[in-house]
Amino acid sequence: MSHRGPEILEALRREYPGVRGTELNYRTPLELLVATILSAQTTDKQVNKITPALFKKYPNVEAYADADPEELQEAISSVNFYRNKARYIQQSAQIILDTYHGKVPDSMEELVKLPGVSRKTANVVLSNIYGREEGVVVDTHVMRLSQRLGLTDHKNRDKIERDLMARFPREEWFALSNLLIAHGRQVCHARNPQCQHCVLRKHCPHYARVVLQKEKGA
DNA sequence: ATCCCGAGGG
DNA sequence: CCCTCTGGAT
Repeated sequence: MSHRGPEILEALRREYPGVRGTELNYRTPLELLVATILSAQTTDKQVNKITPALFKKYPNVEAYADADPEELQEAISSVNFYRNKARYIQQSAQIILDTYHGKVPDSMEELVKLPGVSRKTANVVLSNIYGREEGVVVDTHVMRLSQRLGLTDHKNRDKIERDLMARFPREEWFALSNLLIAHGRQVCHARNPQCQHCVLRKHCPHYARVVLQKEKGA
C-alpha cells in the first residue's frame, strides 16, 4: 500500500512541474492568513477576486481589529459564510495584536488558537510563508484524492493528515499537498473525474472499481 | 443540484 | 460522528 507513495508523487511532479504553492494572492503573512480563512469552501478564484479591494481597505492588523463589523462583512459578502469569516478575521486580528505584537504567529500551536484557523489553514500559512512543513494541507481535494487513491481509510481531516504524514517523508509534505490539489482541480474532480486523462490510473483503486463497474454494466 | 484549498459546536 | 454557516460558479 505505502509503496505507491513515491510513484504517485513522481507521476504528479511530471504532470504538474509548475506547481509551487498556493494559488491565493497575497503579499504579507497577514494577507495570506486572511485569504486562507476566506477560502473555506470557496474557490481561490473567488477569493482572489475580492482580496485586492479588501487588502486596500484593511492594510494592517489594526485596521481589521478596529473595523466596523458590518463594513467588514460587506467587504467579503460575496464569499461563502461571510458572517462567520468576518468575525474570525476580526477576532484573530485582535489576538494577533494583543498577544503576538501584531505579527502573525509562526507555529502550529499558536496558529490553531486563532478563531477560524485549524490545521489546514495553519499548514497553508506555515508552509507557504515560513517554509515549515509541520503537516499536510488537507483540503477538500486532498481529502477526496487520498480516499480514492487508497492512501487513507478515514474521512476525518486530521486522521487523513496523519495517514499522509506517516506515508510520505516530511520534506515532501508541501509538494504533496499542492500536487494533489492541482490534480483534484484539473483531473480528479469530485463529480466527473476524468479518469481517461489521469496519470495515476494504475495506482488508483477507485479507477479499478470504475473499470470493473463498466465491464459489468456492459 | 452540487461543489469550492473549512471551522466550530454539539 | 453529525450539523450549521451560506454565496457564487458550474
